[in-house]
Amino acid sequence: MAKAGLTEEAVRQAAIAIADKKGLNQVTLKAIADRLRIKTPSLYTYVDGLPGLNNLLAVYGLQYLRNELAEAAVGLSGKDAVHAMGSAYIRFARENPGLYEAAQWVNKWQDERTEKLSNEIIDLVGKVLAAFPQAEKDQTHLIRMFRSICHGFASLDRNHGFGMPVSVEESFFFAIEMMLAGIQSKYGENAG
Amino acid sequence: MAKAGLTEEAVRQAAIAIADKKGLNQVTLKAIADRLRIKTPSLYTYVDGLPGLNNLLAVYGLQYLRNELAEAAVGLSGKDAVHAMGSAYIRFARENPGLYEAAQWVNKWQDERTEKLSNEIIDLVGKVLAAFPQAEKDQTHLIRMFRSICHGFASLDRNHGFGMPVSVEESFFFAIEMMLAGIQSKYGENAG
DNA sequence: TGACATTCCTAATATTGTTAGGTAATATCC
DNA sequence: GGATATTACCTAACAATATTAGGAATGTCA
Repeated sequence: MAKAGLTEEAVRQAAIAIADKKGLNQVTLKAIADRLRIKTPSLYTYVDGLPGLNNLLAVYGLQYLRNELAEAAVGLSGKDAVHAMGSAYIRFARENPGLYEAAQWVNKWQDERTEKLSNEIIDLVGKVLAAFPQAEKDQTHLIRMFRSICHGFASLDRNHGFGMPVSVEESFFFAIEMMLAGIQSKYGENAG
Repeated sequence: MAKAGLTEEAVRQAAIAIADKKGLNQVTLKAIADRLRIKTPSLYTYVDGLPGLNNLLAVYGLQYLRNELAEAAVGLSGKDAVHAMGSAYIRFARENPGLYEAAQWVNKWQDERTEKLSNEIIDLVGKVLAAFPQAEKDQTHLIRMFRSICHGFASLDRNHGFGMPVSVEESFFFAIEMMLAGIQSKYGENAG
């Protein structure tokens, strides 16, 4: 019996490929094993069962998302940075649907890593929004608003919730613009 | 063997109870059957397997949500109507977590009924937002923005995505306020 | 009472996840 | 280079759930 020479990385990639193509609920140990040409129990060498696999995907997805968001805002500030980060978020969810779905399950597989990554993402968002004037008590509100818009668009888009023949990217840009315009009208025009 | 005298309604309610208490992925035919004191195969009298059950929940959830949204806006207009509808949305998702989750699966169990209900909800949202001045081309953008905020807040809230000790209701109110302020700053102050 | 439909059941099968333990290939140590 | 330990993968077996087939008990109505 020749050895396949697998790694946790290979298992993860197989899982992601299935998740992106057929949805996260189609990611079964059987499907992964078939794809890797091994038997199901062999996967337990690399992954702690199905829960462990899901946790793996959640952590990887959050890392990936955090890196994309951080990269998107490099060298930008004000409105540009906010738009760039938002666009990166939507793009990530669209290009990695399975991974994005897995990353949403953080609550279910909560451990230190996912909590830490979530906080890092919130910090990133907080930084690009800090350029706008705001009452201190509104800072959390604003971060939550931005995250909700991003996640809401990504989620509805992924679930085919947008039926009208209008560009989702344009709608998203509009939403960010309205959000920033609202802030500026509340706190003054010399912002961003 | 005494007959239980069940109905589709009873099966649905059992499924909802489990979904709300333990999450939608815990809604198995086995769990429902146990709760109703019958055997699993007996459920096939009322429901077309697990896919049929999920479809049932999605339809029921959308109907429920549509009714709540319609009721919330009765007798109100302008900003009040928008806030009321948004609050009703968040409240629905919080008080009926399992049903809300099921309603999000519309895409997976898409049939005429779910499509019709989705459109009805979008129409309701469109009506309360129509009171605000806007370019015709921005109407879809605005409806999408509102839906994304509602769904984003509801979803992150449900997944324990909001860790800060700040009221989610206040954050949501803030978000709607900023959205409306953004519109008004773009299209004029004599709105709402 | 007897034909019939309905409701619920048992029995059987398929799929998936999981554990236990074995075998063969590979790496390590003298 | 050979003994030994580790590793990678396997088969076997079992549990849980979904589903289908078909049977028995219950209720309805002429």
